[in-house]
Amino acid sequence: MNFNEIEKKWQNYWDEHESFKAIDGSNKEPYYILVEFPYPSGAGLHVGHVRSYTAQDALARMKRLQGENVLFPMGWDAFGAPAEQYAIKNHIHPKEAVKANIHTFKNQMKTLGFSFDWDREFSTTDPEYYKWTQWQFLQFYKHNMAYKATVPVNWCPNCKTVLSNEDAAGGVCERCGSRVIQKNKSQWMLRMSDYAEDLLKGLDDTNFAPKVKLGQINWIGKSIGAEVNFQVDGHNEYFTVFTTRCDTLFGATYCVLAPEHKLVDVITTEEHKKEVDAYIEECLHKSELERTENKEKTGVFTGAYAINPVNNKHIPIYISDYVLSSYGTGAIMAVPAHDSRDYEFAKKFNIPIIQVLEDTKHEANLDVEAFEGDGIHINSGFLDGLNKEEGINKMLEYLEEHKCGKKKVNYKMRDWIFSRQRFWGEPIPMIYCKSCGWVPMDESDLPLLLPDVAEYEPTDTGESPLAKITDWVNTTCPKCGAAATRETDTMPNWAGSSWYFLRFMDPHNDKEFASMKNMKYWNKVNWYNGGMEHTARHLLYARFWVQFLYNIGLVPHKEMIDTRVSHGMVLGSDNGKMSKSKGNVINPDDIVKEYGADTLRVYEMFMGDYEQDCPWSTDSLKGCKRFIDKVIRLKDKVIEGEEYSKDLEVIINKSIKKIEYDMTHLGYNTVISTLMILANNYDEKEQITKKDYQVLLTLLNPIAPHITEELNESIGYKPICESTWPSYDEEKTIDHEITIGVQVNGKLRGEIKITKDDSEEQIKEKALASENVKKHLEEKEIVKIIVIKGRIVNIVIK
RNA sequence: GCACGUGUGGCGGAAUUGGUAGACGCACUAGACUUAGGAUCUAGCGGUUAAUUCCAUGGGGGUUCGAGUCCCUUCACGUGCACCA
Repeated sequence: MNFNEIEKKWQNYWDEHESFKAIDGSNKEPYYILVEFPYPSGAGLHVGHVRSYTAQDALARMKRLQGENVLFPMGWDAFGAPAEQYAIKNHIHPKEAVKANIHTFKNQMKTLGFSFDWDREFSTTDPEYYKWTQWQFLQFYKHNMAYKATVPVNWCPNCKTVLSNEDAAGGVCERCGSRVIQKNKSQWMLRMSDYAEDLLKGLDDTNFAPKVKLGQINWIGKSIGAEVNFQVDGHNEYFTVFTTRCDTLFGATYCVLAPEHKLVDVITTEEHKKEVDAYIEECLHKSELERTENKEKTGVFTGAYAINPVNNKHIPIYISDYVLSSYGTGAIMAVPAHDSRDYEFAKKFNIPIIQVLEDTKHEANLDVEAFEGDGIHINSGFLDGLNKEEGINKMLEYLEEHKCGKKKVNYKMRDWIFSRQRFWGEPIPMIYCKSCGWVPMDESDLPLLLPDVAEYEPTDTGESPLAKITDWVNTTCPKCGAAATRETDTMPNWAGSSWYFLRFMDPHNDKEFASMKNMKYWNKVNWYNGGMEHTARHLLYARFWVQFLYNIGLVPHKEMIDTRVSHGMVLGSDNGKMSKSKGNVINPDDIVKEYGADTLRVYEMFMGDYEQDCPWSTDSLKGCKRFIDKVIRLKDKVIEGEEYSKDLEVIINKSIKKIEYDMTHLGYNTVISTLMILANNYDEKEQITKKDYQVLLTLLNPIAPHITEELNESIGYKPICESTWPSYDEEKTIDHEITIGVQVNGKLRGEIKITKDDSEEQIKEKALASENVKKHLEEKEIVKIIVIKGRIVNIVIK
């Protein structure tokens, strides 16, 4: 039997019969399974893709057999740096490179037999798609959710390009290894921080795995605290600090402003000016890396003093880069006795340290380190004797009463920097007019196409390559008709992937990004699978995007993704990440050619815990080939019969139940072991009925769809994909007779056979009669006998 | 540093609510059938012992009739965020 031929045959059958078409508005129950659509990179499909796609494919196939209307789509996330770099390197237009890569990916997916509904395929780079990404950007703009601001970005001086934070991890350019520098650039921003609280609350309406929710929560980074205003001595000025411990205000012995703080210039005294300016200059020249890698605190005194609002003490104001301008208010009150960073700084600059929390457990010695634990307030005036919570509440009352502070919630999450100085992204549909300022394009003029020229390499100026294409840049103002220029930055790669799952619900719509009718029918993404690396940012961006669309009435739910699961990576057989340089890459095409798609699929499901990383093993793969061969061989035992064999009835019913459960609980590896056990049971028999065989084939079909269809056809049944999933009878999942263990004082001393009708008394009798158990009971007093039905007997003796 | 995750045979990994630890598979050993086997079958396979004897789920302690599973503590590895006030 030639598996490659069989696979081709069934793949053609499914194509011709549109076996996996999802029907909008069907009476069947809708079920939407989504896998993260890939970057069609030049390297082709990775065995890691095969793992997650097979898992979701199996779920989709099972759900279809169970009578549900399954939406299981596939598309391409083809904008972004990798595609652009590939194009630059190979000197072809990214559009062409993407086209070729998509072709490769799609063919590979076809040979693996994934049951995608290919009618819904699109790429984020299709004008018909990015038209709507642009349209949605305009909605953000029109609802005052998009604005232009000058912010620091990561800039690689060698590659002459802006890098994302991910590409610039550790302050080093991922591609060339150069030091990344900070550059101020004018950028489009989305007001994502306005949604911080809603993004947090919305998690309650999802079924994300706890660790996924936690990732979202951490990223949003909510902290509840207070703002406190400090008057500057001798100035009619004050500054505000953010603190989570306003109750320690009596212990504040100095304040720190970030070097970028706008008050620095105003309050710095003449004799400190030189020093302060020098320090600020120094900070500006430091890269992000240098600013964080050197943990030794630096800073300078401004010469000015702040007035502590609770005791009117005058405390010095410093500037230091350990205070971040981007978090809170860019200014802090420092309580060196109870904060290790402030402690370090105070020690270095000889600033007094006042203890305001009692360290009853003597956890810290203030001569050496700060005490960061909890304690009762001391040296704190009206807070003395109170605990943390009482102290905070009392202090908040005081601050509000005296109008010098208030309760305040802060979030780490910032607004979304939405501009990229790249060619290969969605053009931002904004036009700059000298007299009207920024003007949005008319929606009717969308899509704003990327120009069709081959000038896509980075410029020396830090502008997008689009800036060089004057024909494209020069336009007229939609408002006044005067000469104007287009925005030349493009959108980040996260844009297109923030709403693609909505488009799959209505992919050919040319009137709207997706109709409300279709979105209401499909309801939500029931099951979304992706890599752990995307569970923080991509998911957050997508949720933000959806919540915004919901708020302007364009999608039916505030959360459009219900369950989110993530898979582990497939590692090389050396347990390291697969990479060309290590030579440990496995190409799925080679495996398909040599062992068949079904074997690869079975192996990838069987290889290990789905959520855990797992090394590749060709030996184990061969074991899966043997399993499939065994299933083929079982055909020789098949005799006529439309009933299950009596003695296989229980194992069959049990298997159906377990497989159904495991398939929906990420237990793919145990689905396979259940099937292996079932096949082994069949193998022990001389003969099995057609019905026995068919149920095995049907249960295995979602994971190994080709060979099971072929075998099923060969015994005269209609295709599995047109048939139904078997049901089980709960009654018949219980064995009549089972063997259980007998313990004496918790140690296993024997085994007994019991039937399901045995009473507790009968079980006790059998346990006491067991030979080895009797030996251990000699001359001992039985205290009690614990019988756990169907599990174990434990005899407690003295 | 903080947060989270993971530690079970030679290997990948099983073990609904605490209930026979090591399912299933790989690798390995011995044998059978074969011209041959990288096919198939049969038996074995955590360590230990005279012994269903004792020891074993990273280490130590605890709760329980009973702990891989719950609690405390400690170590190792992995991931994320990293001066977030």
